[in-house]
Amino acid sequence: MDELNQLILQRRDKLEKLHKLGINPYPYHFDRTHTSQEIIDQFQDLNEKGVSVAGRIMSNRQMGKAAFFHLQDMKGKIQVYLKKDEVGDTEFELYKLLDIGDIVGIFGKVFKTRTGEISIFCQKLELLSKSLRPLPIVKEKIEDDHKVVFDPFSDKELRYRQRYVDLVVNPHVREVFIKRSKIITGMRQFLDQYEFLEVQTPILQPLYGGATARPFVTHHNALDMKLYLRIADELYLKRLIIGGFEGVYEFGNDFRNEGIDRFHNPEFTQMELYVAYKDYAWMMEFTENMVSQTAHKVLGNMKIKFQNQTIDLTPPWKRLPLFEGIKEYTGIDISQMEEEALRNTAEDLGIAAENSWGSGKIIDEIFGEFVEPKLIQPTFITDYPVEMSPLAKKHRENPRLVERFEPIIAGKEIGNAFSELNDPLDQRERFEAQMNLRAKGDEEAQVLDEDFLRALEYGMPPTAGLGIGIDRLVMLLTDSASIRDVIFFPQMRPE
RNA sequence: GGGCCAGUAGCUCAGCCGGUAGAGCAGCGGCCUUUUAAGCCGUUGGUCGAAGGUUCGAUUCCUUCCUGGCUCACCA
Repeated sequence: MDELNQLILQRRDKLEKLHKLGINPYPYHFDRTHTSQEIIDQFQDLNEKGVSVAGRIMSNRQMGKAAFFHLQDMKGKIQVYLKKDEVGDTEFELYKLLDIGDIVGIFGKVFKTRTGEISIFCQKLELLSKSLRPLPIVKEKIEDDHKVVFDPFSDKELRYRQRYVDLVVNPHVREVFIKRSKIITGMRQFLDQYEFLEVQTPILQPLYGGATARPFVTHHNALDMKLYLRIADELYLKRLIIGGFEGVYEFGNDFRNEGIDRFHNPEFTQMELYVAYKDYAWMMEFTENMVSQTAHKVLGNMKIKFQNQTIDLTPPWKRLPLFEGIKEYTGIDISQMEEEALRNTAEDLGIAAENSWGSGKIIDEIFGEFVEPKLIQPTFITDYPVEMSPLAKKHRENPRLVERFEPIIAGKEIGNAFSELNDPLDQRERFEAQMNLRAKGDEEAQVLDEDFLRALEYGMPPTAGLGIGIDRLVMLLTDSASIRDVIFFPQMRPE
C-alpha cells in the first residue's frame, strides 16, 4: 500500500462532503442516448436537441459561476458547458466537488460554442463514480490542424504497470488495442469463409511439443503429476485433423520460458491453422491473402508504414528457398555441405558455433544473421533442412529438405508453416533424432509424444499447417516497435 | 546474463565539479456566467529508487542492490 498523499486525502474529503449532501458517489446505472462521437457526427440533426452522455472528466475550466469540461467515453471526447443559473445551486455544489478523473452523466442540449466547438449545455449533472486517485494530466491543443500534446504520460514502467491509466490518457494506445481486436476479428472472418472450425485445445499438457522452446512447468495436485503450459497447439490440432475435421484453427496463448525483450513475451498469442488435403504451396497463397486482406480491412490499405519503412503486403509475396537466400546474401552455397563444412563456414562468417549445435541449427544461425534482417518486403523463405523441422514433411524433390516456409516481413518472421508430416514411421525417426539432440544437451529439442504417434498411425490426410504470431503481426500493422505495446499487460517484475 | 542510460512533487522535467531542493501542469484558496494548454493573484505538496561508505556536511562523490529502458547474446 502506498501512503495516502495530499491529493488523495483531498479527494476523500470531497467524497465525505458528497455523502453529507446525500449524493451516492457510486450509483448503479445511467441511461445515455449518445456517445461523444455520435453527437459530433450528427450535429446537424442534434443541434438544440436534448441528449445524455456519460464519461470521464478529462479537463476542467471553471470560470466563476460557469465551467467547461471535457468528457471522454470510448469513442472520444465532448465538451460540456455548465452554468449555475441553469443547473441550480445544488448541482453547482456537486460540480465543485468533482475532479478530473470522475465519471459523470450529463443531460443537456447540444450546441456550438462561440469558438465553434460542438458541446453540451448541461441541464442535469449526475456523478457516476468518484475518482480518488489523481490521473496524470495531459493537455493538448490543436495547432495547424494537428494535435499538440503537452507533457504526455510517457514513463514506460508506469504505463505498463498501470495500463489502465495509460489507456485513459493516451488515445493512441487505445487505438493500437482496438486495431489488435480488429485484426483478430478480420482473420477470423477470413478463416470462417472457408468453413474451418474454430477449436480450443489443452493449455495444460502432460507433454509439450510442436515447437522448439523451453516450457513452463506446473503441478496438478489431485493427479499428483507434472504438467506443462503449452509451447504450441500443433500436436493437438493435428489430432483433430486425424479425427476427421478437415480444417481447424485456434487463436490461443502459448508460453515459452525464455528471455524477455521487445520481440518476446513469455505469454504470447498465436493462430494455428490446419487444412486437410492441402500442401505448403497452397498455404503460402492462403497466408499472403489472409494477411494482406486483413491489413486492408483494418487499415484500408495493403501498403503500410513500419518504423519509417514502407511495406507492400499486396500478393504475391516473394518466394525464396532458404539456401538460395543464404547464397544471395553471403555469396556462399551451403546446400551440399555436411555438418563439418557448415561449422567451418559459420566460423568464417564470424558465428561462434557451439558444439551442441547440429547442422540445422548452424544453418538457422547463418540465416538469422545474414539474411533475415535484410528481408523487409514480405518474403516466404522456403525449404528448410530436415533436421530443423521434425514435424514437417520431406520435400517432394529433395529428401534433405522439408516443405516448410516462414513468412518474413520487416526482417522478422511472423509465422511458420509446412506440409505436415503424416508418415508415422518417419515421424518416429524424427522424434528419435530430437531425443538424441536432447541427450547431447540441447534443452530445446522436442520430446517424443507416443500418443501423437499412435494417432498418426491411424492415418492423417495430407495436411498443410500454419502458425501466425499475432503479437508480431499486430506490431507490424500498428507500427509498434515493442511487443509490450501490443500486449495489454506485458510481463514485469513485481513492484 | 553482458554493455550503456535512467529513477528528484500526482504527471512532465530542471538542479547536482558537496552546503539538507526548483519549474510547468494538476491540487488548494480568491476573482471571473461561451472557455479551450482559459486567464490573473496567492498557496500546499518531496525520507531527491534503497542501503552502506567518504565527508564537519551527500540529491550531488564512491560501492552494492532494486526497478525500468535501449542494446548484444538466446528465441516466435
